[in-house]
Amino acid sequence: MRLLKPTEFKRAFAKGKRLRCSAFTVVANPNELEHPRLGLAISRKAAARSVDRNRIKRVVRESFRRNAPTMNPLDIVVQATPLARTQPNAFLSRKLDDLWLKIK
RNA sequence: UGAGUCGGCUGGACGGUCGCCGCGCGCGUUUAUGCGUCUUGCGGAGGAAAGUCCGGGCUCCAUAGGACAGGGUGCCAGGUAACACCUGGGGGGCGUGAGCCUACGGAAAGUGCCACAGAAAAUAUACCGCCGUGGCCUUCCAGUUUGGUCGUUCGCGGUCGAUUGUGUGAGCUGCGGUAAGGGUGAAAUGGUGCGGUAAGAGCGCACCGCGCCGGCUAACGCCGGCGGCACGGUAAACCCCACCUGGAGCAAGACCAAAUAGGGAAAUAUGUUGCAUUGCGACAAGGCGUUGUCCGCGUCUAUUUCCGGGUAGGUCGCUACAGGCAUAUGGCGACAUAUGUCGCAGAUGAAUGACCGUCGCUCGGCGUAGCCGAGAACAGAACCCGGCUUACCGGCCGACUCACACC
RNA sequence: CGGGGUGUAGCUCAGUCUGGUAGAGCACUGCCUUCGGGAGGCAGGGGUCGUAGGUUCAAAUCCUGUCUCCCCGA
Repeated sequence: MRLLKPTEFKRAFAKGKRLRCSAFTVVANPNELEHPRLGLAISRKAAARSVDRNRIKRVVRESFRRNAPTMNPLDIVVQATPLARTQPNAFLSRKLDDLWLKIK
């Protein structure tokens, strides 16, 4: 379910397709498994405080968990932009739902 | 009632649905470690988890011991594993007070610095002033006068000069005395009073301050004796003195270990032949380098097995403790001791969450014992503890101070 | 986890070690020069020295706390 190793991240960044919105950048790359996998790349530049980084990660994981059963087997890496730090959870969830639709 | 000081506690509560991480039980699988998972039980961020400013545990490296350098600490005593922390006491400063702050050793070991102003800035000196004395010039006073002039009662008088002075005042100047006073500065060589003197001065005396010696004292300080005073500030300037101090950090460190490349060791290879085929034994043999030849040595190919280092990756370290709570005892206190009781996160591209409902808190509005809307801080463990510092919406409790009013 | 640096005028930087006057270039304002502009010349204005304390007679400078930004090693 999760991307864990540096090599997996490198492969996704090298070959994946990118989608953007105001709060997130998503990289998607097909994998050879039965299910999609999620990788989180929330940088210190986007959110300086660890509280904010943890909050964004939780929102992304929760949204991925709800949408994963309907998705194709892809390796997906989510990056956050500085805007994400200032927005409430509901706003971030809507943005993510839009992105999942675009990926399909 | 108002204003304030100090200390402590707390950091929303309950329920439902869907999830995440760890541990345990069960089940399946596996020789086992382990892996998977329907179900089920338990636990799952902080007072600062933060900053990383100190101290310690732990691990590895270094190390006979000592000294120097470097770094740190700096009133005294105690607490502690240790500390730059804490407690108690003292000195200094602030506040009416409760209280608060305090880098608080040494300036006669030495070196450096003290702008501007000021006479002089650390060596003592003397600008103005004050006093004594000599000279020059001059005022007033006193005297002398045979001078000029006016008046006259002819005795003399007034006035202007000249001249004399152990008389007197002012000015200029030389020499000497003085450090009281003035002025400059952040800082000027003890303070006040009386005596004293030509004027002054610890020159003398009283009190205060200061220094030295001795005794008591933890520091602070107290007591006694002696000394006219010898000592500007700065050590968060260099420095001196006393005490402390090896370095690195859990990415420490230990273990398992794929693929690829490379390192080391051994065996085998081709031909002929013997024994009873697989197999074992014997003999012979290649290229290159080492000047020609021979011997010897080195090197060149492939396969298999083994060994060691070790990358990716994984496991351990990893949470039980200088541990929390309660009671008792000792201590002014920090704290210590004893007994009982509790088990309290362990992730690693990194869990601790999302949504809904009810109640509580704060603010605003409607309007009133309710309804509606909004808000709820600082902030997220990464080996673990003890402190310090910094950030923070509010709430609760206790002790104390000041002002006003009433009894 | 460990280590280093930076903050001064609107901008880019000196000055800090060794305490006493805050300075340079560009930019800005006025005047001269030119038919006008630019360039040039002359004159001028402008700075809580990141912040809070302390040491000192005196602090941008020395000391301590704190904040921002940047960089390096494992």
